[in-house]
Amino acid sequence: MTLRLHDTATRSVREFVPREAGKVAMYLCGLTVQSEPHIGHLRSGVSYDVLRRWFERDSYQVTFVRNITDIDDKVLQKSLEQGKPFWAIAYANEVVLDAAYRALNVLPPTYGPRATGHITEMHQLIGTLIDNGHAYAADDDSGDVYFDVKSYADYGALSGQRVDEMTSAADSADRAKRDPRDFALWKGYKPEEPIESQWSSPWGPGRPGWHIECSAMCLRYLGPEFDIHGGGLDLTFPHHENEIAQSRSAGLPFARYWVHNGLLNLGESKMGKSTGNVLDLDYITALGVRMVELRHYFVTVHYRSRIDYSDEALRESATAYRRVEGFVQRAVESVGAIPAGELPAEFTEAMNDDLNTSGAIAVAHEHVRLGNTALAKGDDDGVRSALGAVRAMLDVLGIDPLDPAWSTASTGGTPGEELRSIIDSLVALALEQRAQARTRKDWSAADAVRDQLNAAGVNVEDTPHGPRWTIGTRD
RNA sequence: GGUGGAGUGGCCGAGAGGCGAGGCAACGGCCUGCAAAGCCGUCUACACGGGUUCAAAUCCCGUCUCCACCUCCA
Repeated sequence: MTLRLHDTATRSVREFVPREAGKVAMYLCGLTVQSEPHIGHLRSGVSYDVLRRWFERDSYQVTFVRNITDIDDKVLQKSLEQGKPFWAIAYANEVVLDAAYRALNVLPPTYGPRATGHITEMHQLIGTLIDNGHAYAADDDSGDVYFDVKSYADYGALSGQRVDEMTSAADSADRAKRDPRDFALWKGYKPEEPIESQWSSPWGPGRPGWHIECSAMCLRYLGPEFDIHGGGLDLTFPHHENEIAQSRSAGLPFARYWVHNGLLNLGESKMGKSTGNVLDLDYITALGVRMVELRHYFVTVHYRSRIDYSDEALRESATAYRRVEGFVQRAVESVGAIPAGELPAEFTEAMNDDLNTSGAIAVAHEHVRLGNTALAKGDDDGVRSALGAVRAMLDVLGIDPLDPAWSTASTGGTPGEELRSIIDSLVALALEQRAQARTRKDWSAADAVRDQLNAAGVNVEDTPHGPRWTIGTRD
């Protein structure tokens, strides 16, 4: 496979060459769990899940680390507001996040470390940085330790920022900084902060600054150098810039490729915790859109493009997915659940072109059309090969309708097997009545049965092999 | 002020010098008792103004509008 990936560091799409043949080590900046996840966060999770699945499809051994930052200013603020320890806030949000990832069929990471479990590793890193002159302890009594931005010549290279042109940081309250752009590696404990949010350190009690936790966890789980570091576009600066600065300054080669996903906008601006314009999974469910359809919506757009979210676009995307799903269901009814087969070359080409999932889905649609034609002609071999190809393609994207991940109630899937067989016998009764009415050409009686089933949410359609029913929308 | 990106048919959304991506919606046809589903067909688009070229949605110059980042953010 010759995957070509966009690398933010070079601002170009370039061939992916793993550090070690057959293996991929990737790190994704997960969330700072200050609040529950919104669909923008989840879009990011899905994007990297597709990348990971693509590697795995190509037999790479993937080590995928997705961290949780469970302490930061906002978590502490909520801790004070709610009178709960920071870990209560962080963990509650993490539980919701995990459930959301599962609902969207995002595979669990190899490791999902939390920042506060790596204080020792952070101390070691900070110690190294102080020793080699890239960091300094504040000379007031704050207990802060700062990274010296000027000591790292390539600062700004990732994000294209020129240090001199940057607007000065607003947090100039940190008087002890030698330069306003220096950032905190360690924040000394302040009396107004929750008592439990402090760890002892060589520089006094305190807590980690943002950024340092990711460098520490990358090193711990992936080593000094690894293949891919990912995250949302909005993390490019300062978060990833700072990670590079502190890691390289500590003598670590760090990430070889930087992958950033586009953001999800709602209205005129990005969905964000701070602006409050957020939509969560409950909102999507209330719209009547299933999780697999949401995931399909995410995946139809290239991962680096912005998604301007709208209910209407989501619904249209869901309709498109149902067409694909309808083929898979009808194909299974006629030839059985053929497992995922070979991927069409055009699909592979699209995916290798910086994960062009839009192009890849277009290929899937073409095979669905071929499969539908085969179905109409009773060409079972044609149906089998189309089904195998379609399932293989959908599986890479994580939206195979037959994936057991979608069959649980929490993902908004169809009812479980047991319930389904009960409904089936009930519907069969009604369908028998309809068949009799049709035999005596009593069309109004036949249509009444169909209408009543439809009102109950069961859609009936006639096929050459007799009627079939699906649970669908009430017209 | 600095940095990166975007503007594609009624809608969503790929593509990135020459063959009409794909989907949704709409309309016509086939099929059907009628539907539904499916299949076939129709709808020839690239913000605006210049330029380069045999050929521009794609390259160059200019203009307009929008988004993100430079401060917490996936």
